[in-house]
Amino acid sequence: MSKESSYHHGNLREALLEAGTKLVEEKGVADVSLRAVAKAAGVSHTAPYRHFSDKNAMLRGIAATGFRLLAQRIEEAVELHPGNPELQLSAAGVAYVELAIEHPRLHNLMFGGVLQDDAVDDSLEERSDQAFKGLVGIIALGQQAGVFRRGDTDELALTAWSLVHGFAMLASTGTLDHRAGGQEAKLALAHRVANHLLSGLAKR
Amino acid sequence: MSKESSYHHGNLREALLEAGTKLVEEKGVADVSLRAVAKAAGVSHTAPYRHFSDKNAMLRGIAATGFRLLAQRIEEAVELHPGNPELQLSAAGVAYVELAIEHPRLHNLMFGGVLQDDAVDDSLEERSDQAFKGLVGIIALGQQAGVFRRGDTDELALTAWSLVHGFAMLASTGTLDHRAGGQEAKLALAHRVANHLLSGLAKR
DNA sequence: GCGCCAATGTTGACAACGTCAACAAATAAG
DNA sequence: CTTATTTGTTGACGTTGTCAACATTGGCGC
Repeated sequence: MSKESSYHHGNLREALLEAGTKLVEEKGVADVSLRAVAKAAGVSHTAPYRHFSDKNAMLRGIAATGFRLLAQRIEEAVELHPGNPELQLSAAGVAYVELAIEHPRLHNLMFGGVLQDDAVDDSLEERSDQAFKGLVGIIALGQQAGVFRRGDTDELALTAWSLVHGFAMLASTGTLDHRAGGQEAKLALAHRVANHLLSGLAKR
Repeated sequence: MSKESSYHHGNLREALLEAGTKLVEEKGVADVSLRAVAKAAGVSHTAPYRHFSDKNAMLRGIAATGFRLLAQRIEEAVELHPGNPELQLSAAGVAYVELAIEHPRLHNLMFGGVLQDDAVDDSLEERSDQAFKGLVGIIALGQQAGVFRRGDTDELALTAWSLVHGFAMLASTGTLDHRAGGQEAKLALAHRVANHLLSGLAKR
């Protein structure tokens, strides 16, 4: 915890993740090199290898911070509406979209398919699975309370997950830009789209 | 059109796109180099520069073949059910998912955010927009026919688009694998998910 | 048929990249 | 204090995308 520069950094792993996250958010995954991250953290170009087995491992580390942030946001959104599954579902979805809009390049790293899982470290899948479990919980609660229709809970959850994931994807890649420019416009759109799912497309 | 090898290839552009598509589908975008594609096409490592300004331009070319394929599949699916917007919508969505499952790495190239548009060549956005227009058409028809609920047509289309896009994403990245293994299982799941959208999550 | 020009392909070079091996410094253990 | 382990550095290697200079070819006007 000494402030003066020394041979040993003391907390390089975190520093690398921080610098890496910043670079990714600035320039996109494709334009970030291991060496650049090392330089940004003030160390030489092979120092990262003492903390990550690979460039991919480092990117996974960066993505993991994003997943943590996502899980946290969703949890907060859910806790805002205790006992109201409909609002919980909506708020969780919006939180998800919000993160994708605020950090599009990080979101791209998380879900763009650049990461290859090394089988050893499947923490990413775990996290994603954990988020899904939370979603299933909301749906199950809603079914019990009688506000969501009956049926395979997992399938309903997957439906909502797909919708949100797809919308976030479109929002973060800019495909929606000439239909809803600003951030608020996109979020409002997200709300309306979520309602369409709740009420269904077909005429009742 | 001469068969014997000559200094001039004659149709190198297509040959590069073909070889490139094959390599991408085999190894994924991240593991395909310009040079490898050139070698696979039987030319030297800078020959591609006579046909593509950039590696990215070449990848865009490969992605474009994917978009053509997608548009074609969707068109076919729609034509299978004339005058029946509900089936059209479902079939188009399934066709979309099908392509993503059959060619996951190509799908990743198309939608994974690796491509950076050079502003000059916005053919990709055009194609994506064209597909969306088709979707809007289906919805509009369904609304006229009274099988889809009234409301902003674009928004309803965007809802369906998001759902399908998200599902395809999850399917092609293997996130669904331990929930629905085989290809048929995924397609069946896609059908059911699509029905959930049509009838909505909320209890009527 | 001839000569030239633009189009197309090749060779060689360069800097940047991911990664590895060998070495150096600093911390921790005894 | 000595020493072993952790952590960081230096230098090197093969690969990559890209550029400049050169070679070959087909098609054009004559």
